[in-house]
Amino acid sequence: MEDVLALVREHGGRVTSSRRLLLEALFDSPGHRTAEELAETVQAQAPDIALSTIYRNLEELEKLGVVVHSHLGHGPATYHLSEGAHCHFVCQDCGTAVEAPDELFTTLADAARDRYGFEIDTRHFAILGRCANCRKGNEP
Amino acid sequence: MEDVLALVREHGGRVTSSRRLLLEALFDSPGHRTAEELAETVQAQAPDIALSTIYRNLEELEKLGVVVHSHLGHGPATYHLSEGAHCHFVCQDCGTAVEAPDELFTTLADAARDRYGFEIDTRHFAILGRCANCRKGNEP
DNA sequence: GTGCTTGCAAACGTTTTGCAGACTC
DNA sequence: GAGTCTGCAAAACGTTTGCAAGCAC
Repeated sequence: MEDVLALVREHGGRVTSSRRLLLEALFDSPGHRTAEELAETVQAQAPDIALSTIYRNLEELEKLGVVVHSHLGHGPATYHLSEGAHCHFVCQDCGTAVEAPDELFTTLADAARDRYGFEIDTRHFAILGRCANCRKGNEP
Repeated sequence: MEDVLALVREHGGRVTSSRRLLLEALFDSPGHRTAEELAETVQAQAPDIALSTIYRNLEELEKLGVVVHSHLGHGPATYHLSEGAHCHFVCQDCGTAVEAPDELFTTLADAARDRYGFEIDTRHFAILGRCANCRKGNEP
């Protein structure tokens, strides 16, 4: 957290209260949070911080490699610290996201690299499908 | 093409010129086309057809199973006939889409099903990454 | 004539941007 | 004081919707 602020300063950025509060929000609940959710958390302490500031700061933190965003299907992107990045299976029916360990993708990653020279990045976009529950015909 | 129009009629739909032209556009160039591109093609012959009509007709054709749409990263969704559905590798840097044969995903699909009961659908959302060219450091 | 379909315009949700003022260093 | 950062409002983007008129059947 302080390391990140130091990194910001190193890159010519200023340490402002909105940046500090945003980082707190990210460190405090390391799940998948949309920009709007993060804004709410931040605004609980400083109601004047605008959503556009959140977006601008998230963008900057992403440039510094501290934060990544993923697209879990339709709807808003979710942001989280880059340390805990992982791939997701997201159910098209109920929206539930399951975290998928990287080793599941080694065969696919190898095949894509060998046959197409393509290095897959399964973290940025989720893999969609249907979860066990919804496949049984349950209500989403 | 006439089969599809018959199918539309079977489901209580009417055969209109916008539907006919949209289907022509889809059959003529079977690539990945955004709603806007399809609208342009249609509007070349009938300039009054609105974009919203294209969206409504694509939705209806999707309900009938004739058309599917995929999300190839950021930007607009792309539509194509469902016959030729396949998964895509899309380069995050240059946007190039490579069609990936389904067999590449059998290992992953089996693992997801066995371990999570999750049935993956690799066609609706592309898998992102970096293509051979961009990995070499070439200009996107 | 019934009722599906259309064009238009306006709304939607998410994200980006332009600007003048406020802040960090 | 230089240069970054901010709030606000407005725009951008792809897509959806409400409505009255128009068309297929």
